Formats: sequence, structure tokens, C-alpha cells
Amino acid sequence: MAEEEEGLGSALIAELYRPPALLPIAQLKDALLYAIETFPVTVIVGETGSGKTTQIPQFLYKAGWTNDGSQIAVTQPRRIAATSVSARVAEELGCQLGQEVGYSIRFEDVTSDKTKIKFLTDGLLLREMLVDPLLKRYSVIMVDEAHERSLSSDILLSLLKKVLRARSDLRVVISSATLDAEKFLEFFAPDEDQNVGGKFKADYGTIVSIEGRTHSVDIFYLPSPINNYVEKAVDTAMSIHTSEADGDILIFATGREEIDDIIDMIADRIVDLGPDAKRLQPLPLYAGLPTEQQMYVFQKADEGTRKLIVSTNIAEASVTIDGIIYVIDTGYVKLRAYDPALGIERLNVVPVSKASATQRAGRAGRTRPGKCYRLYTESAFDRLEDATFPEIQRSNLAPVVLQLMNLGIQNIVRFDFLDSPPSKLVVRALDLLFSLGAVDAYGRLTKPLGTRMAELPLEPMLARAVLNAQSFNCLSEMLTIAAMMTLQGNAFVAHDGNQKLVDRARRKFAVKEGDHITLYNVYQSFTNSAVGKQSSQWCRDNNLNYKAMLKAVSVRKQLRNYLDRMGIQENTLAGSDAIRVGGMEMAERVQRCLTTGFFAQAARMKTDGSFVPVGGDTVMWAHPSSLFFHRKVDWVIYHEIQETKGKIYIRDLTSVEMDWLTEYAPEYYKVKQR
DNA sequence: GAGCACTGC
Repeated sequence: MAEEEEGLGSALIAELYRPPALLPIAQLKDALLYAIETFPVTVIVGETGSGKTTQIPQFLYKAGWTNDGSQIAVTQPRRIAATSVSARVAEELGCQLGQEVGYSIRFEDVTSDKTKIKFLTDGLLLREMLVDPLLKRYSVIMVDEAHERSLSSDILLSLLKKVLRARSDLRVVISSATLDAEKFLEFFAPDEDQNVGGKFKADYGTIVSIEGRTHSVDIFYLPSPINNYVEKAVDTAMSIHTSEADGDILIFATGREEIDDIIDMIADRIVDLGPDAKRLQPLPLYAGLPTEQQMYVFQKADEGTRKLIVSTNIAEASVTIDGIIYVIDTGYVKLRAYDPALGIERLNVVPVSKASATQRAGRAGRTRPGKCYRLYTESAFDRLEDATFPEIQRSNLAPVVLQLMNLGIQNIVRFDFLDSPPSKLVVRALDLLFSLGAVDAYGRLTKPLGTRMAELPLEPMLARAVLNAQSFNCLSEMLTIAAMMTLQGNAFVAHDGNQKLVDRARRKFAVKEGDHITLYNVYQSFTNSAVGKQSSQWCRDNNLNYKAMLKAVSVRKQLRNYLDRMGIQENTLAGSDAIRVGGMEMAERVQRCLTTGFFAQAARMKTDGSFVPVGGDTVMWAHPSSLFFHRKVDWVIYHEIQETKGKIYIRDLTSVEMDWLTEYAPEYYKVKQR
């Protein structure tokens, strides 16, 4: 396992560790088992630290829920949680991980025929439903952290509702940290029960509440609203540092730039404190930070030094840091929104929800009683949304729709969602899938193209291009490019914050055709036994993210296996072709092949360097990480479009010929011209 | 001209 995950994992295990007998959940054991025995659906409400994730599966196991040879599944929204929690439970049961207790995540299946309790990501359980739609191997399925309302856990709950209709023996346990419990339970009401109106006849399920074991956290609000929460966060941190007892500080900010600003301002203020003052060590934390730098936040500060961690939302649920006593909540978060009319993703800074604010405050009370300073007024808090908008209502739904169709859901519009996505999102998704040939004019999944696209763990446009690659004799190249695309711009990394070095490193691999083939060259060099040798040192020397590169190797291998099973062979010509891919022939094949997937994302550069889409007037700019940030080009296809601070950026560009667009997507462009 | 919140298959 890579360093980062080990580090984060052990932090998580530390959080979970508490002698099991002392957990409040132990007292509720009988009530819990009774509920699960009696009702198809049990919703468990319990704060972090209540032990529900580690204890409930053990109760069920010991109560005989796996005696008939079936398994207990516990789903997690994150890989790291699945691995670390399973290790903890294996230890408590005194067995080796992978025996009675195991986990299964993408690329790693640590289970055996002896496995009774299996932790897995919710996305992977969805994949299992393709093979086993009724999930027959499980007697109990526990969906943990359902309150996070992730895309895959939402869909999983919808599908479990369907499965329950066919399987009266199945038990579903939903665990939530917030007050959504009733909503979850009511969702599982059989249709006839919903007609009873106000009368609530819940013989299909029940709610069990578990006391948390976190310490109390005093909440402080501002007396009046402020304009600049960045400055206020700095002021608050400094006053905590100079007047409050020992204990580390955690500031929640919205993004990298803001975090850097806060850290710079804090650094200035530290100088003013004078040489005799207690020391303060500001540390940034966000997902894009190189692993080594992320690890600093977990290390104990020197004696007499107070850590001040300035973090994105990553510290809200994904990462747990010990020793935080003070939390400063700016009250904002950066969230994705999807504009179905333009097909653009936006990252907006928006107020947090009450659930989020509560979760943030709780980060101060893990070791001992703490304090949380909310940089907004109490009435502002009262006006916050109860919970963050579910992901399914603010995402590009093309991958979701494709996956649901492949699971046999014919009518997406009538699908029983916990919260239905806006119909515009569904329509947009269907339009795109139709233009890609995954869905026919009757709204049915096509065979084999549509089903194959759904099977590949790639977004639809990329899946389409990969499935076309064999006919362009560039499957080998496209597999590599697809694998590199899943890194989402994280192939290069600034090891010491020096962005100039990154740009220089990128130029070493650059080819005139654009970013995709540039990334292909990166992969080729990394895996070449005479060049990168898959070594971490080589990555460091070339400003590449070693962990990300290893992931690309895994993804490529997995994609390769999928295509093997589909009977699509890697072109022998491609594998042995000695032509440098930046040269004419191969490059053009790749460019054409990419066009067959990304024709709907084509644009042309104007003289001022901006881009406009076909038949549109949206002004777009090449992202600074693109080869075409500096260079001139005519037509391009792009992989991603995103609005940041009012400016629309396109990322991962490859130059194409205008004729190819009409050649490979005649229908699409005929409609466009009307 | 100047920059990805966070996950997952």
C-alpha cells in the first residue's frame, strides 16, 4: 500500500480504537439485533465514535447471520475507510485480515471463501450487482455514512429497495450520522404504505439511535456578520494562540488559494509576536497536496509548538487529525454544480449546511472538550440548509444513467430516487448517451456498444473512444491515455511548491498534437525499463506524482482485462510499432480516435487565444496546464470544461481536423447546424 | 492570460 494511505489509515484506526465493551453501542446490542431480526430495514443514527461501523457487523456475525454461508456486506464511501475499518474488526475478532473479515476495493480484493464480514466501497457493491442483481450472497447489507448522500450510496439505496421486494430474507442496515433517519426509513416504505397518508405504519423498518462518545464542543458565533472571513479566520486563530490553552487549531477554508493566503497572513503575524511567544506552526491540507506534505499534519509538533492546520473539506470527513481542540469554521465550502444547458461544471463557493457545520465542530471534540468558532452569526446558522444538496442533483448524470440502464432500469425518469435529480440533468445525460450510440432512439441501451461502455470504469465519452480504438489500430495507446485521464490532472506535481519546475517538466514530454499524447509519453517514459523504470526517484526528478503514476499502471491493467473479456484484442501493430508516437502516423490515429468520443466537446481557437465551441458563443480558455495555453492551434477536442471564478477553462486538449467532426459524428453536427 | 472542493468503479 502506498505511504499516504498507510498514514491516513493509521490515523483512522487510532480514531476508531476504544475498548469495545465501553462503547455505548454495546448496551444497545440486544435492541439492535432484535430490530434487524424483525424489520427488513433498520436505520441507525449514531455520531462518529459510536462504534457502529466496527461493532454492528460483529454483533450480526456472532448472532449467526452468516451461519448459512452468506456474508455481511458493509459499504463505505471511501477506500481508506474500507481498508482501515476491516483491519480494526479483524483485530477485534482475532483473525487475519482476508479470512473471516476482509475488504474489497478497486484493484484489491482481500477476501477468501472464509470471509463472513466484507467491507467494500459502495461503488464496488454497485458493480457486483451487475453479476448478482439480488446480491444473494449477502444476508445483511449495511450502508454506512449514508448521510453523505454520495452518488453511489444514493443509487445503492434505491436499488436495495428494489431488491428487498424480491428478497424477504435480506436485511438492510442504513447508518447515518445526522437526523436524516426518518427520510431514509420513509423512503423504504412499500408503495401501498405511502398512501396511508399521515398514518405511519412502519412494520418494514425502524430507527435505532446510538449515543456518541465525542466530547462536548462549545460553539461561538459572531455577534454581527462580517465581510472578510479570511481575515477574520486569521484574527481568530491568532487570538486563540495568544490567549487559549494548549491544543491544535483547525481552520476550514474553501480551496488551495485561500489556504495559501491564510498561511501567508499567519506567517506575517507570527513575526509580530516576538521571539518569546509560544510557537505556532501553520500547515496546509488539501487533496492536491503531495503526499509528503500531507503527512506533516499528522506528525506531532515540537514541544511547546501549536499546530495550525488550514484545510479544505477533506478534514471534515475523509481525514481525521488527532489533537485538534479548536475549530474555526469559515462557514463556506467549494461545491460542484453542473449546468445541464451548457454542459459545464462549476466550482462555487457556497455556505455550508447545518450538517456540515456540525461535523466540522465535532472535529474539535475528539481528544477532550473543545471549542468551535463559527465566523458567522447564530441567525445565519439557523438559515443554513439542513444538509448539503445530494450529489445526484448537481452532477453530470451520463455515467449514472448508463450504469442504471445496464442494471436493467428501463425508465430513468420514473426511477425511485431518494431525491430525484432535476429532469434537465437526466435529459442532458440521455442526449449525450444517444449521440454516443450507447442509447437508441427508443431510449434503450444498445448492444454491445452501450453495455460495453457501461462496463468500463470510464466516463462515457472516454469509454466510447477506447472501444473505437481497435479500429484505428491504437488500442494500446488509448488504454494508456484513458488510464492517464483518470488521474484528473494530478500526473505532475510541484514537489516544493515550485510551479515553474512543473511547467518545465511538462515541456519535456510535450508533443504538438496536444495534451493527451503528451500524457501518453509521460506514461511510456515512466514504464520504459531504460528510462523511468517505474521508480519514485525518476518521478521526483521529473516533477511527476509517483503514486498517481502507479495508479495509472493499475488502471491500464484493469482496462486491458475488461477489453480482453470483451474479446477486443490489443493491436499487435500498435504494441510493436517503433514509430515515435509524436510523429505523424500514430498520432493521427489517436487524434481521430479521440474525436469519435469527444466530438461533442470541440472548439476552435480565435486569434486572441480564446476558444469557442461549434455553433456557440461561450468564451473558453485553455487551462494553464495545457500545451495550448501558450501555443496556437485551430480545432481541438477537450476532455473537461470547468468554470472557476467566472472564467471557463478547458483541460486536456488535443488538436483535430474540422472534417473529422462531421466524419465521425455526422448526425450530431447536422442537428447543430440547424 | 494564470490555475481542481471531495470521492469512486
